[in-house]
Amino acid sequence: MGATKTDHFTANQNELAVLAKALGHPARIAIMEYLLKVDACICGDIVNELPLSQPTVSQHLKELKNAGLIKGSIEGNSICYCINEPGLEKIKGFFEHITVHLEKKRNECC
Amino acid sequence: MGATKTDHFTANQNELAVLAKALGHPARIAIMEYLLKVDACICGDIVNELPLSQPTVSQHLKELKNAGLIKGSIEGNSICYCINEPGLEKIKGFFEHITVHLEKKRNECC
DNA sequence: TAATTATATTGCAATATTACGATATTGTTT
DNA sequence: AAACAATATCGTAATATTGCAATATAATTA
Repeated sequence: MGATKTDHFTANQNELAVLAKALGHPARIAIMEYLLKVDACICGDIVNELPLSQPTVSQHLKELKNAGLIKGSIEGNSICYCINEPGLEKIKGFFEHITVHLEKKRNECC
Repeated sequence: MGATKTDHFTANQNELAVLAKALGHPARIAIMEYLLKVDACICGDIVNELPLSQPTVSQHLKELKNAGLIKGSIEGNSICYCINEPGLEKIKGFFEHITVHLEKKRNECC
């Protein structure tokens, strides 16, 4: 054992988990915040913004990209990363869904 | 190496990462969805809803509780779990923050 | 084309997560 | 009190993640 039993859950549950997991590291939260702070998408200098080595940052970027939270396009010598909205919408929808349900049920509970 | 370098990030970034990480497993997404689906908070039977053993479910519940996403109160023989709104608000706020920023910048980017 | 710059990949050690059987704990019933 | 029910904890094996030095790749400039 040790591996997540993804085949026992729905595709939607697995998708949401992948998105949430990708954000489950402070460096990756920091990357998202940085991409948001600078004007539009930015090429390079993410490494300089983080207290981690270049290979480590590259790995975190790859994970965010695999999860569908950012996208990167080659821009000459460097790569232009920016937030990928569809991925973001998906996970945002989950929280909105929860909030709507909770509002309906307010005060029925502990 | 191998441990996350939490001390190099802000408290806010670490908090958000902890919340997201807690949701980064399909079983824990399923637990949240189940708590939402049933009327208010429910005692017991979460184990029967999931394709995992009782100790494993108990462990996932503990992680959600530690992250502040659910709370549990002893209700006689069993335990009554329900969603903890403050934890949820925190992470929901992060996505709203991102969305607002993105709307301002629409079309400036790739 | 050689040096430079930007980013990715490989390989590996340290640590964390996932899952569950066995067992403990705690409240309830008989 | 003994048996039962619900949940938690312990111990441990399998697997995944984190981080970085070293190295590779690819575009740019001198």
